[in-house]
Amino acid sequence: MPHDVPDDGPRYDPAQLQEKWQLRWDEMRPFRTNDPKDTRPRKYILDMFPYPSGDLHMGHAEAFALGDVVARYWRQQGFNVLHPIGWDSFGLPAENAAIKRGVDPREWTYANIEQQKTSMKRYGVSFDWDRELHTSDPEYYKWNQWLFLKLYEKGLAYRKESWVNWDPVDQTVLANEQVLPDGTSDRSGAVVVKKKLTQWYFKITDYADRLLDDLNQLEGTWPTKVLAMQRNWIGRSIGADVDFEIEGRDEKVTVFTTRPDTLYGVTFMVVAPDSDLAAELIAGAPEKYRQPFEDYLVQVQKTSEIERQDASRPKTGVPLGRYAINPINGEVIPIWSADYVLSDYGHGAVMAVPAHDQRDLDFARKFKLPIRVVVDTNAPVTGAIPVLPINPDTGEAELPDDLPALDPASTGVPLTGEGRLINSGSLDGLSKTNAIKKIIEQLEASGNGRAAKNYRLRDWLISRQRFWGTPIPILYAEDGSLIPVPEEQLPITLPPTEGLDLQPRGQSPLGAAEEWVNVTLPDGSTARRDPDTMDTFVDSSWYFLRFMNPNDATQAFDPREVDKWAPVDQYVGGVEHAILHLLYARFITKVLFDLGYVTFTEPFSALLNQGMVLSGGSKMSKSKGGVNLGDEIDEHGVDAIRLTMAFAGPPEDDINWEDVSPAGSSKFLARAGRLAQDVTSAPEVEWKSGDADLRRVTHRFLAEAPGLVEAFKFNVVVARLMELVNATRKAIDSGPGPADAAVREATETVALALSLFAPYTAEEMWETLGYPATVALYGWRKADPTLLVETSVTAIVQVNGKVRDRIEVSPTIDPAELEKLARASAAVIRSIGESEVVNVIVRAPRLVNIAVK
RNA sequence: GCCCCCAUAGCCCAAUCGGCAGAGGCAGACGACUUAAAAUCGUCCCAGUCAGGGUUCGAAUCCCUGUGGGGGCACCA
Repeated sequence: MPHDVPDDGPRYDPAQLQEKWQLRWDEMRPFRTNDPKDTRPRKYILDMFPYPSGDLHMGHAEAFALGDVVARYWRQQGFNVLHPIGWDSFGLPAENAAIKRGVDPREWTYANIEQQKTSMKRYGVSFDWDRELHTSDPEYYKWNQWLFLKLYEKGLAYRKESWVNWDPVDQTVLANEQVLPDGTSDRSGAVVVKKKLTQWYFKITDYADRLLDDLNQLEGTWPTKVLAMQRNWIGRSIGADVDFEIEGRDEKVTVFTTRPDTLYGVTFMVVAPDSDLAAELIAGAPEKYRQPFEDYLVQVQKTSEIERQDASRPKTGVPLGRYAINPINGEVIPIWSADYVLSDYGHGAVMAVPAHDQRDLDFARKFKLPIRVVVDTNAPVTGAIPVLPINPDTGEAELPDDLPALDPASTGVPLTGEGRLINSGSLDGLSKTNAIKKIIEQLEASGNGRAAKNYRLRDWLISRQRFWGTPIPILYAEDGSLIPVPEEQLPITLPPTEGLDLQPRGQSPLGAAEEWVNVTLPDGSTARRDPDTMDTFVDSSWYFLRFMNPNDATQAFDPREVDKWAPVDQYVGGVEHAILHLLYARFITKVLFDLGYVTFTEPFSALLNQGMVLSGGSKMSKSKGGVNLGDEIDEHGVDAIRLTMAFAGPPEDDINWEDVSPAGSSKFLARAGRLAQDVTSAPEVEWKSGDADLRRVTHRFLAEAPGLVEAFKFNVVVARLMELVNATRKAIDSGPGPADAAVREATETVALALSLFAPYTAEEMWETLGYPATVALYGWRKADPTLLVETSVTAIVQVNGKVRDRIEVSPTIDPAELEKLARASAAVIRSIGESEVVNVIVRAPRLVNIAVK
């Protein structure tokens, strides 16, 4: 849009600044970190690397703006800051886009990377571009394969059969997200069924305890929300394993329970229909039970995951015609099969205690199974249930006469609270906690059970039947045996896509690449490569280590460099990765620690989750339209967008783009830039000669800003910076004038502070002020303590907590003196009136509170 | 159903330890400059902190209850 050329001096022109300084920075490359003689202390600041699905969007703009504030801040504080960038460039969206366009995923991906890189450079983020990496380069994914082999050697990578969602029309595996709520495929509309496939898993459950317990180390430096989500996800349950003998079977069946205290209340057992155990039990069952079970199993496998997880769905199940024996009392109980029991949690079987568990109760009521109460939750238990009324005379808890009958069989509500054990033999009278302790002792003594833990966390399924990922470095010999590819033969690179049909067919397209998949072994026999590729979360689980030496062809990472820089001092990224990526990276770090490759057990010492940028109250997406980053930058300039991101509010809060004002930011930046143009003194000017009032404002800012940045209160720093700009403007226009040393000092401080948020404007100001580039490498100035001393403070005088007077006093005033002054105040005397003074609180020099009656 | 977070001017947001409710911005009003407008500069306006209770000399801040909003997990035995 053409503007009239102003005749009153240069205007703020962000596009021109961006062009000018981007060229200069590209020449200078000021953020390189590879100087071995650099003696500055080190910091590793990392932004979660982007997925090149298109150009950068508003979400990237926020994340990278905030991460860059942190990186630039520590550089300014005298640190050698490693701030690298790379691309998480394998994955489904690229493959799908390539299929749609009929091109190689490589073409599409690397074109997007080029586009994002150009945008990122314009965005002025202070990256060390020499360390750029792409996970889809063979030079990178070679080391995914190396990592896989390391896990395989340690027994942490294994193959097993598991149930997956299967679209019978498209002949493909579906992600859970692709299954619609009605249980049909979002592509073909066919009813999704379960299919058993053999897949590779990483044994993350071996690390469950450490992943959970080490979260305590991150307390205070990671958002509490993320810590809570990770704990929740790992989901450790403490309880016991109990062994039940089965009539007509040699082997016992073990169940896991968190309520071993209710063992006397067990009235039946339930096994997961899709478990091996169910298959085995039904095989030995009387004939008449078999067909109903088979029918039920078919029905269960047709049930979609979403439907199955609906806890309000009526319970279903069939009896197996088999019986178990309760080890504590010898009771014979029937065994049922029902899909509310999961085959992959615990042992795939539960002891049902309908009186004290909602699911068991629902099932028992539906199928008319006995319900036996073994915990009296009406009974007062010492220190546990304070809900009973206290008799004021005796001070004792009282059972009301009209206490409602709590019979789960009739109410449908199980008794899950605290209580005293009943109908439980030697456990009678014990509290829940004590009963659990005692029953475990008894079970251990008799060899029928033991204390046990279980986790919600499942092993990490890493196989993907897709092309655009890291090939799994495993061969299958003719006899079916498994041969890990020797390390020196890595990388196994992806074949060309010519002649390959990338359409998902439930089997990896790589399986059809005959030349690629068939291998002749040294002994002349043949083998086939595993045609699957790895989950791309494998790529991102260790990429922060590859930045140490991204071009090293001899090792995944140099342990000495890792020792220098890692772990990451500050990780910045979206909360959408609160569980998966962060959990996987933590897991792989612990594995590498155990293998002796790294010396730390947590990869990210501190974590900042920025919020989302919303438009019209909802998340922006391509389909919904919303705000386009390129358009915003064209209209307001990079600096205004970056500043808006920092100023909008606390970084972890979402930003409603309609609530903030990039135009206001732009106006402020122009106002700041004008200060530099107005300064008439030379850089050599003597600070001490400057206006004392303005100097005090400047130095208070110098003292406050670092703490605010470190507390991530970027919005407050910007507000303080606006104050400083306003004070400087005033000093120029109606104070000591543009030649005053304090005006230069203040303006230089503005440029230094602005370099964190608006690098282009800051750089231009710095040059206008007579300094060589780049402002980003100048240090922060220390506040002069003599300028921070207040000459007088306003003391507040309250009567009964209400402000009645203010008095100017010396900051070092004696408390007794301050009280005397306060009591002498006319307003105070009037306020006290006839009342009696009962207490006087003096907090010299700020406050006096006189309590009267 | 379980767990976590939030609520301060019309709007976005500040308020180290419990101590003057307001730093900054947006929007709005007025003024200066201008032939006029834009830009710029300046001045002003605005809530008693979601509701109720408690602790305290004193509560936006701590505790309890409720309401409203957001998020996570969920047939995990």
